[in-house]
Amino acid sequence: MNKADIVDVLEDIAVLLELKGENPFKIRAYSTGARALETMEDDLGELIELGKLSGMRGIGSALVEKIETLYATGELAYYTELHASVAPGLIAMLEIPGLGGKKVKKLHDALGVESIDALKAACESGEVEALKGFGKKSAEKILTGIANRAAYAKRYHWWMAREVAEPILAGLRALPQVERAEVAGSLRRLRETVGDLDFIVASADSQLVMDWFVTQPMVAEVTAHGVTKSSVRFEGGLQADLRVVPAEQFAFALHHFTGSKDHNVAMRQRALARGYSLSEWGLTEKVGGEGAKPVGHGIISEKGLFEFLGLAEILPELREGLGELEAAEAGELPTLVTRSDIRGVFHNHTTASDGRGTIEEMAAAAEALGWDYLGLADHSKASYQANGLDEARVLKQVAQIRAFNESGASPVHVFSGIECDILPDGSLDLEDRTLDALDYAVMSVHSSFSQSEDEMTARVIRAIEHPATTMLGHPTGRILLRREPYKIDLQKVIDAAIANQVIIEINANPRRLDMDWRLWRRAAERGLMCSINPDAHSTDGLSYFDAGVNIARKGWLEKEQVLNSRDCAGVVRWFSERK
DNA sequence: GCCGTTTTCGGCCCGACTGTTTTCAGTCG
Repeated sequence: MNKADIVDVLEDIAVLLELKGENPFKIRAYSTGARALETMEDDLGELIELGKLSGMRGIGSALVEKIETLYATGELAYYTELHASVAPGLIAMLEIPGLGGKKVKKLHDALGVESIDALKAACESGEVEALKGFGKKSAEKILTGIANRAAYAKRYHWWMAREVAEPILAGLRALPQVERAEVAGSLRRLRETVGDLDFIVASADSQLVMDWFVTQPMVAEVTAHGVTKSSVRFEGGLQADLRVVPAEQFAFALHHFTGSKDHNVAMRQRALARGYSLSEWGLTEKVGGEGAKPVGHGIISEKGLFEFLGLAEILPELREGLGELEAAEAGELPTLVTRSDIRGVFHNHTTASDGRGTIEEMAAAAEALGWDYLGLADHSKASYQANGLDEARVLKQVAQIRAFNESGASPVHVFSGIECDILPDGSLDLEDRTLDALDYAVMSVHSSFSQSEDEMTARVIRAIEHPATTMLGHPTGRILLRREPYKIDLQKVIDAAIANQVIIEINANPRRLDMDWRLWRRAAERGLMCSINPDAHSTDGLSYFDAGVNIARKGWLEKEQVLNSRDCAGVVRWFSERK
């Protein structure tokens, strides 16, 4: 069994233990162990062979044994028995807001409820509200939760969530009673998808701010309306919380609600080790237990908080609990690539295939963005549905682009590229001599998604090894919230890309964001070059590069590791050295 | 189940909110 599957088993065990009413710290130990395993960068097989698994923080002797058994045999008696002892319907019940392990266990033990349908019936018959610890409101809340289960579980693309958040944030900042306002949470951490919005406001008049918030026109439902916290659901289903705090607590609240959870745990542990208790309210000195007072230490910014704990400022996008505190302590945080570093983009489509802008229109849009160059990469002929270009049309476009550049009509230099299909056997969709006429080529998989992992990996590596290949496009084919990645061994693909000096793109389309940010830090350290590619199908689509920059930053990438932060001459040099 | 410069037991991040109680457990982030 591979690492990812073992992580799933450990997480599963934690959920099952929760439903059994186990010791919460034991449950956390399994979650922590799963997390440690997931973020481990070494090869699991090697680690086991060298007996080094037990040295990892969060993995003790019991977990070492279980992980080794799973790795070797793919089975674990403890897990099998645990799984058999819990009705599968109970796991689904945990998704209902307000129900945790203990309440689900109680519903099961007292009423014999084993499924969502049975739970619904028990609520309607009055059995649930008669139960000690439950009441009329609990039963109603459960019924609402069941009815809205799909909507509540939904996540949203970062891009879309930002479009909802921005006018609210601007409105909050415009209120004269508001001193400071920010969006926290996963939106601020630039995650690829967002579950809900968290607004944090500093104001002395919280009631007024709350009243403004819950009466906004796009609010469809108010689920809580208190003095320090209110919650609403917008039209379209996105949920948002607003918290209002006094100005002196703002930095602490902003940090806390930005998260991530793992980052906060690490920060609190660090504070504890230094004699302080950290919360969203501030720092408390931990002396003698009694009479502890919150202390601000004059901290009015997150930067001040980090510095107080002996750390360089950790930007929100790095706060994922993946070693950022260690890097901040050692002064080894990266200088992240910024949107203003970007000098141009590759992988964009025109009216020649399935884009909506002409060469001239796309170049003008690039100029408006202040770029020096623009790469055009229309589809190749195998992408018939996208009006892909055959050999003759490719050569015709090369001539058009050359004429455009020579006309001097635009300060933007246009590079001739192609998004060439990687055929099912790993061969390319265009003849070598056609590819040779281009400045660069992005190779992408657009068909036969259901190949086995071995086939797909070999297919993509064969394409990477072709001398005409400059970049690999959207390496997993995933569509966020809709289509799973195809099966592929990305570590092998990354190895091949490094060995062949092939770039892997961050496809910046907000629905793709592929290759995933979690893989970039290690890959780039090992020498992989990135290109942030908007995959624009219109002039507006060029703006997606912003989302790609976000992902690059989450992947700890610096300017030097991103091809399109180079100037035109630097790009030409890269292309020619590759040839 | 994990962990240790308070070390092999007894802690484990912390606080608000909700609904249920009448002092608190459970859930949530």
